Amino acid sequence: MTNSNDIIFAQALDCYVEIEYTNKKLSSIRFVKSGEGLKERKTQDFTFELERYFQGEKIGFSCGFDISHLSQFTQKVLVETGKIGYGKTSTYSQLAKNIGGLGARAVGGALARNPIPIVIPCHRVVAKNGIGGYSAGVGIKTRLLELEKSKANNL
DNA sequence: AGCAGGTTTAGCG
DNA sequence: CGCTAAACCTGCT
Repeated sequence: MTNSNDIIFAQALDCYVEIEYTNKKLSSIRFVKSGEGLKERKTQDFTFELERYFQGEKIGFSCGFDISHLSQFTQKVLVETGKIGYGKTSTYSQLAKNIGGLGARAVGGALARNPIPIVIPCHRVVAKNGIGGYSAGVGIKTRLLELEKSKANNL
């Protein structure tokens, strides 16, 4: 199998984003704080889509990604999360209820295991009172929400 | 079996 | 209103 990764700089987040592909399919995304030696590198189509997203364009990602190694439950949560529209937010409990009355914490756990933020908009899932948590850092989450909120208003 | 995690809700001061 | 405590559910050791 072939592995490759692209890197883009997300100005809105003030950090780099590393995108990893396995067999030309998206396998993981991770945030890298501005470090030296990082150079942007764009080889896959999806990388450009993601770049446009960070520039504030409202685009949906429907590119193929592989989460088959995750548990059934986790996949369910991720899929459900993917249904949340641009600029909208949901809560852990709401999502839990949506899937079938399970624990909100379990949902949080599933999102924490989410290998690909953004594509699976885990940042749109917040706690009932306030912002929740975020594996990659709440700061990132907040900025993503701000980005989407400003664009959604300008609809 | 036990523990921890991106929560929630109820109870108390 | 803000804080603590107990309850929910899944994944990992």
